[in-house]
Amino acid sequence: MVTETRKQREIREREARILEVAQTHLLGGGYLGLNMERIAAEMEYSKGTIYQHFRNKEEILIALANEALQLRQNMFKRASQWDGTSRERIAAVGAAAESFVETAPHYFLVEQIVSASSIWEKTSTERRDLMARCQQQCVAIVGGVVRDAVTHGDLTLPAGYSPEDVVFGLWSINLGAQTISTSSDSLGEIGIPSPVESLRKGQNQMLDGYGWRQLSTEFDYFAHMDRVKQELFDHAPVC
Amino acid sequence: MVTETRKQREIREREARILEVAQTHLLGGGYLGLNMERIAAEMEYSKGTIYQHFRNKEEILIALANEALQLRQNMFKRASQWDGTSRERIAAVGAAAESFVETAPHYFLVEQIVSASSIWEKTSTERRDLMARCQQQCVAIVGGVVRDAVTHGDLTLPAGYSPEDVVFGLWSINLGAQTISTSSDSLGEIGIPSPVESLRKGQNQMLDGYGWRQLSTEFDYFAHMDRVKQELFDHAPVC
DNA sequence: GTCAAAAATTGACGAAGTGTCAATAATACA
DNA sequence: TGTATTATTGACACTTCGTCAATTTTTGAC
Repeated sequence: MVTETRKQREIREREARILEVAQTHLLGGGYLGLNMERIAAEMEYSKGTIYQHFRNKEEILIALANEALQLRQNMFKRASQWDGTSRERIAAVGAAAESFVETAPHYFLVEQIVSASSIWEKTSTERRDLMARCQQQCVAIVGGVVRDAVTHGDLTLPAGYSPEDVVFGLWSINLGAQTISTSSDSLGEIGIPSPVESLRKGQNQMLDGYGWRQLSTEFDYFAHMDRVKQELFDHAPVC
Repeated sequence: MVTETRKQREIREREARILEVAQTHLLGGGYLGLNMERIAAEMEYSKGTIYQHFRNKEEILIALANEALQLRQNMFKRASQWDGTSRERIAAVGAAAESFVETAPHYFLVEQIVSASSIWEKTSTERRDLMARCQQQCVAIVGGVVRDAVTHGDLTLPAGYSPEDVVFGLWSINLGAQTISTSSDSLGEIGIPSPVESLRKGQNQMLDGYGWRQLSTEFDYFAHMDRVKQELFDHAPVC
């Protein structure tokens, strides 16, 4: 029993190590930079052993993406529990999204690669389901804040609008802005010197459009978000 | 001279044909489905001939992405010239963005793949520059509409906001929404039955937040966008 | 401590794909 | 018609994926 446990622990640790190594390779050379042989060499194991952990390259990618989603979910949850008005809380989640990309850019890259390459056929259903569930929970967390806002009277949704419409809007603008930021390196020339700031502006205006109080004209959400980032994510590492 | 011209035309036509074939393969199997050998076989040429046109696989991807950007730019330009108020014009551009993904989903896929895989080192500077320029012009077109709105008094930007901030917001929300729509297939379960509608709602709210008149409470932009799509893009093919 | 059964590890191998290049075929033109 | 130029081919060297029989290590009974 004791040896059994030790064995299991070793396997789990090695698996984590594989993902760690894979991540650095992925950051260096994208999908093509990920190479089973090289991972094996760097870990001083042979290829076959790596394949004992992951059926194929794609499973490694999905596993990394799952880690990413898990981390984000934790960060969102924590931010959504911020002690303040509903609009402060939703802004806190925005700050969490910023922090996520800043502290774990590799995870964001992994998510992009996974969503772009059609690797789904090759992967197991369990991992796919796990991803879907994680994503669902992220939406639920943000949706909860929106519902709270409605309940407290901070936000009145127009007829025909659901809380999920608001969530989708925020999700879109954040994902889009982060995608643009990481993939285009000449934004300064176009007239967008600070994408993060522009994102915050857009987000503020959208929520103002919904009439979600306090409006950004009445409260400094920029300062608030900086504070959230510092208090929640700079000093206390999540997950 | 006559033969020379014929030769050149043949080369140009074959190049277009290669891209056409590549596109179908890409749609079927993503980046991994793209295969030089198979392209050659399908065209009844040998691999070497394909390599005479494109230095490598990545060049084909970039060429396709350039086509995509070119098409989008044309659609945006056309939409931005819609005869109506500034807010109707910006909504028309939104409609163009919708049409782009609907009529040319393969192009959107190509853009995603290109921005996710780090294939840039392998490609020529000319193609890269072409892409950057195209993107820049798209931003300029949308920025023009925003500036017109400011000039005509339909829109008053808050202090510290540039027209490009507005453009970036719209760009983000559109790219994000389209990325989510194509990559996640369980949106219905999450509570987002119609991503396109949710996107339009978010966009409307953001522009309302900026106070860009007429507000969406005073004008039916949904009907307007449908009309634009039909009149500009359904009947008359662009490019 | 010994030994056989079970489990883990290895790396040679087949398959598939990329990009190159000498050889060959087609074309242009004097 | 014959030679120079250009286009085309596919064999080749190389890389990587994923498999699997052979080998090594570990386990646990005695």
